[in-house]
Amino acid sequence: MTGKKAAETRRTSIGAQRNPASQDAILQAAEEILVEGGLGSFSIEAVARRAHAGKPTIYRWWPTRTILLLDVYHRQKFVDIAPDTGAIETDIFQLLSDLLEFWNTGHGGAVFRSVIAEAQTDPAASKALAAYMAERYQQGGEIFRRAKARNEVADWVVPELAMEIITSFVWKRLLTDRLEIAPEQLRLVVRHLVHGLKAQ
Amino acid sequence: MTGKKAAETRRTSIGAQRNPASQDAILQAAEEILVEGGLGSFSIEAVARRAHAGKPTIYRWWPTRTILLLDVYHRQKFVDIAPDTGAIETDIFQLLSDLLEFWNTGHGGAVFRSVIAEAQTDPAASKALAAYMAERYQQGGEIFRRAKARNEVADWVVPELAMEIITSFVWKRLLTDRLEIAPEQLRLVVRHLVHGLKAQ
DNA sequence: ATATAACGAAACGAGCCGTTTCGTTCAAGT
DNA sequence: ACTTGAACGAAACGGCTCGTTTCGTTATAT
Repeated sequence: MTGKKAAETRRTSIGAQRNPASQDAILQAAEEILVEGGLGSFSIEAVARRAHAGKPTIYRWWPTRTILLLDVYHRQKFVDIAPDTGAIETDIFQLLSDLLEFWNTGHGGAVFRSVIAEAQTDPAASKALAAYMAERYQQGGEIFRRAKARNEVADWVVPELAMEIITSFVWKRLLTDRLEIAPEQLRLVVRHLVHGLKAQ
Repeated sequence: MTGKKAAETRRTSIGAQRNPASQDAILQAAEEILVEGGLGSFSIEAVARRAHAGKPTIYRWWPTRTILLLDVYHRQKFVDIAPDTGAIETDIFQLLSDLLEFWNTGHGGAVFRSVIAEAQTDPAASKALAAYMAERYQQGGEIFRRAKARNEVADWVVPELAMEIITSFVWKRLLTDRLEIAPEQLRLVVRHLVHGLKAQ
């Protein structure tokens, strides 16, 4: 009868300090809810239930739903934003391919979609997303800085802007649920981006 | 005293038929709420209050919040997706410029952002958005079909895919709240897209 | 040894959800 | 001319989630 309770080993306070076990359980439950049910199912209440945590515990450390969402997001492993294959076209192919795979196979896609959606409603999420993207463009621009040093790309190319352009396409695919792109198809996309649309 | 009521001219039934005045008031209130408060403030309850309409009236004609949102969206005036200036580069500049202005100055931006955000949660919105985008790519692809006839763009360019690529950039700007792009800056973006990133 | 803070559970009032009931207005059918 | 029936706005419903408060318990920090 009471053995059930013992097996479930209820978490409790470990004194006047934060309990890492609760923290982990909450973040993991939050991620699972996002992956399984999307942002629509994501609420403090739902996370508390799933994590067997008290709502006050969550509100103490994550004052808003958005902050909890962003914490889940920042705990993810991210792909290498600036692969170095030696050629600009294969660099871009590698980057987009890695992004698509990360979003498609892991939990990254569902979480990132949710962050973008949240940013359409919550200014705090919008601000955090903007800061994160600026940093990523800066890092990823390295691809183009290297290529310019090799005289492989035109000198008027702005690394950060080029980065934004090439990632825009996969963003749109993420948001419209069309992440599954065959390698030949992706190569064609990269060809459009690298060689431009105009006849030579 | 009672003159106040008379001035507010309460709407009522016009018999066993839909009341266009109520329909208009509801759709207008819905749009205003989206523009002023975003998707977070958008609820049937809020729309009913603002439109001085009964909730059953709304639920009768728009069974879900998503359907009402999509109706607001479809009532918008849309920009010409396939301008014909005679050259591919100016066509694209015109198109992106029109889109940015439409989103930035009117109500279109707030409404479209909301549709995209809703699509991250509601499959019905996702489906509707996908269908709409496919249609727009088809229409807008005309830019590239014309340019190919002029031998202005490479023959391996896929009109619908090229359309998706060039609109992806402004999508991302819309979703990250950076719609204000100076003409020179936009011209630079178009240059990246049209001439590609690689040195000739 | 005492004060302090975190923990999970439970319950709170407030507000929104989608539905139902009500009295009304008026077109459509007889 | 009369009846039927549908649409209208208002109000109230039960059910749910929200963010907060209260409670008894646990264990660190002083």
